[in-house]
Amino acid sequence: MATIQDVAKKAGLSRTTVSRVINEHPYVTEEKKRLVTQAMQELNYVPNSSARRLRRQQTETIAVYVPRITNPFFSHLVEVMEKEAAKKGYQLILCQTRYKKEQERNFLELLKTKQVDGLILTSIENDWSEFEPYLSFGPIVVCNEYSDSAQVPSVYLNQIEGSYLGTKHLIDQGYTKIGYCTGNHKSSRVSKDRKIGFLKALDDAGIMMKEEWFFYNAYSVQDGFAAFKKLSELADRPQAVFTGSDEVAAGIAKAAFDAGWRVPEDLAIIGFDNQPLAALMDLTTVEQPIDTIAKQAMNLMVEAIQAKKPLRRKEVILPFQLIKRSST
Amino acid sequence: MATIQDVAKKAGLSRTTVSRVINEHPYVTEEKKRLVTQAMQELNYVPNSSARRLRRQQTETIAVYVPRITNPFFSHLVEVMEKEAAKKGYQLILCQTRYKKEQERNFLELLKTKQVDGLILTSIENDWSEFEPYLSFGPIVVCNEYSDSAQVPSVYLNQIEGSYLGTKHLIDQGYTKIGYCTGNHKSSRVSKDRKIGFLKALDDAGIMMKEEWFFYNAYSVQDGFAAFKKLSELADRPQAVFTGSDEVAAGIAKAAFDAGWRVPEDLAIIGFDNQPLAALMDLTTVEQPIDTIAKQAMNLMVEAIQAKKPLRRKEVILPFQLIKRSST
DNA sequence: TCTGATTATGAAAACGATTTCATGAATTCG
DNA sequence: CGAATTCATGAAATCGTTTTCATAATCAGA
Repeated sequence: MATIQDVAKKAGLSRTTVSRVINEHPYVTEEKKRLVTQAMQELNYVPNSSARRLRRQQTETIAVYVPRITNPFFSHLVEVMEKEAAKKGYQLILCQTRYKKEQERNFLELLKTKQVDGLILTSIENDWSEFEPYLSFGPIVVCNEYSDSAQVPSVYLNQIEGSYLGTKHLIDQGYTKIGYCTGNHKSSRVSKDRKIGFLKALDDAGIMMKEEWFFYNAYSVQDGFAAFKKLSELADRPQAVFTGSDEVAAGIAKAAFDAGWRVPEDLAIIGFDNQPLAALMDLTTVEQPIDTIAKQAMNLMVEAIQAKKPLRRKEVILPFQLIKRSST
Repeated sequence: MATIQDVAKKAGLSRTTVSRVINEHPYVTEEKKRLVTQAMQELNYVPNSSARRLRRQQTETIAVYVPRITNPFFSHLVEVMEKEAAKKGYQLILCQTRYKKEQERNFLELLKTKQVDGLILTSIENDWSEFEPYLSFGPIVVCNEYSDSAQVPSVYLNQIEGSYLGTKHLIDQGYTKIGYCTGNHKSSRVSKDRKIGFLKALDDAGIMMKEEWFFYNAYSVQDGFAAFKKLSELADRPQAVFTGSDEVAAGIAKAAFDAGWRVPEDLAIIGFDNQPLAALMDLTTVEQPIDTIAKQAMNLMVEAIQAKKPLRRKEVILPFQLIKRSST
């Protein structure tokens, strides 16, 4: 492996000059520049990034936290982030927290040990106080999820509005008995706000909710199956159900179909996200502008890294959009 | 930021001893060990990984190539790989090639500049000769995709068998006019072998194929829609269609349903992968043991890194499984 | 022509760890 | 008891860059 020293020797110059050429610093004559370039080529030289990282004190790498990459919402988020990061010369390290507090904390070492320049969180399990001390090691940006106590840039949508929009739609369709089927992580502000928006829509319309119409811990298609089973066994059943993701909605729709129910006549269902899956299953859904929040979060991160000073909170208020299909 | 020097000073010892404690080397008395540990704690010290990388000449990071992380097949692969890597103390850098030759080549610099210890390829666009020269910089392991000229470990399934299995199933159901709808990348051995297996099954049964029953460049649900459109406009239409992924199969199924066709009576459809989507849409499909190949590939990679010598080719012959549902 | 800025280059320090080598103390062994 | 191991520690070299500092040469302006 050729080093900068080898190049210098071959070109008959000093390390310094070679370094200048590599980093495009001024004050190098065309003549020497040519010599260096040629030597680099002949030796097939390429700078060692560990050495560069050490000296420069930066890694050009960003860690992204997601619960699981197979969740389409998060893989979409990551796809856009990676694209955006690559454009700016940054790499992404993928951290799957699996909704586990400990996993989440473990990955924090990446920042502390200077393996990454910054952290983007798309989901939060731990209390913010766990993250706080790490801020001195590098910027943290929150995307999608949010926390009141987090004094960092957070790019997120007003989920109260989102769920209100979806629920209002159900109400407008004439349903008065509406179920609620979502993840509901205690630590998740998204969860909380979705519920607030849901209840607000009900309240505004003067509609009652029953405790047994809440179905929690639903993330996947499988969970949707299970939710339907519980729902179908109730004596007093909801006519419609609001869900936290298209996966869950799809699971419910499928289970309902298999049970011989008609959608939406026997049960109306609304999803969330507008994944390809929603189109496939003809699900009405609340669309989130994933591309936009992912891009903005990544841009804020790169900005924070390059400015070397933490940024402040930030709300991105983007419109949700209701995509009306045949499930409601 | 505290350095190892600071810890040494505080503990009244040398850097060497501190390093020994950190790396759990023998020949340190309990007494000093305690002193060091305490000093580290008090200073909130943690080793700088850039420095360590430089000295150790290894990064504990692995790059994984995928076309797009939103493709469920690949996100599943990556999920398992990340989990496995984390277990062994390695991180994953996500590289989305977007099926672009140039993107793929760009990411190769990661290996050359020592930003990662090794590369796992799950899809290959470029000719193997492009990768060959990089082997001197670190191990490369191929997973899922494969190439005859690649003299590296490749964990893959015999796709000829897989598509044969699926096609045979269609034939056994009595269909004699069978369409073929897949991605078909020129550079992809998977594509080629799938086609070989498909044709072999037809051949073994003495069944004819028509040129117009081939539909290529189909990867997504959307592509499935498009394929159905073309298919439905044919004068002589296939009775069944073999697809390269559950997404495509789902797209065709949905489009067929929307057009008022009955599945499988008017058109039988078989998917590939057995994603949750397949269960959802009641698609018969050929299951691939994704978890197993992902795990094996990652294990081979870690082995190669730690053994510091390249491994040889490797075929993993695992059984495909036919999951029979109502679409055939 | 002298002064001060600008241009061009290299020697050496710095980044923060790990590893090699040297050395002395303690222990084992014949 | 002397020799050979083993244990315990630290000084200094090393990994491969970038950056600072010093210096010489060239150029512009008075």
